[in-house]
Amino acid sequence: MPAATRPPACWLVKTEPETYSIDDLARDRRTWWEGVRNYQARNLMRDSMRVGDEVIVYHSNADPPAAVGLARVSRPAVADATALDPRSASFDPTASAARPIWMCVELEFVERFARAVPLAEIRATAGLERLPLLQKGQRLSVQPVGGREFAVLVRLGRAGGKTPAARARKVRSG
DNA sequence: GCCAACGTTGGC
DNA sequence: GCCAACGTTGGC
Repeated sequence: MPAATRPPACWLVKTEPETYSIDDLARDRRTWWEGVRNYQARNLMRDSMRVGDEVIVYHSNADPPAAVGLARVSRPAVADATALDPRSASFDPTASAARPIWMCVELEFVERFARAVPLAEIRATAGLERLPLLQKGQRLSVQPVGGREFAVLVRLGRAGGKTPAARARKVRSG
C-alpha cells in the first residue's frame, strides 16, 4: 500500500531526557524533531512517517531508560534547520540551504504515560520480543513499531504504576 | 567509565 | 570497492 494512503503507522523515537524530555514536549506541545544525524532514521522520517502516525517517546541514556509517553506526527518532514546553524550542537558543516541533507518531522504531544516503562520491563514483556528497540545492536533513534507491539507497550504505560504482579495481588486481596 | 555494536570516513 | 581507524550510541 502506498505510504500516502495507508492507515496510521506506529513509531518509537529515542531522546535523551537531559537534552529533550517528554516533559519538554508536554510544555512545548509541538516540536520539530531536530538533530537526527543518521541516514536511515532520516529516511524513515522523510519517506515513511505521515501526519497522524503515533509515536512512542523513549528516554535513552536515562536512569532507567524507559518508554515515557506518546506523541503524534503533526507535520511532514522538512529540512532540519539546526544542521545549518553554526551555534547548534547538531550543526553539519557539509549541509547547505541548497542541500540541507538532514530532515525532521514535527511531533505533537499526546500523553505522558501514567508511569515510565523501564527497558528491563519492556524486555521481559511477552509480545514485545520483536520490538526493534530490543534487537541486538539496534541504535536507530527512529524505529518502526508493529501495531501489536505498540498496543502492548501503551497498555503498560497506562497501567498507572502497577506492575502485573501488583495488580494480581490487588485482585486476590479484593 | 567500560565496552559492544554500528556508522562514517578516507586512504589505497 | 575494501577495510582499518575513528566516532557515536547507549546499556550497564
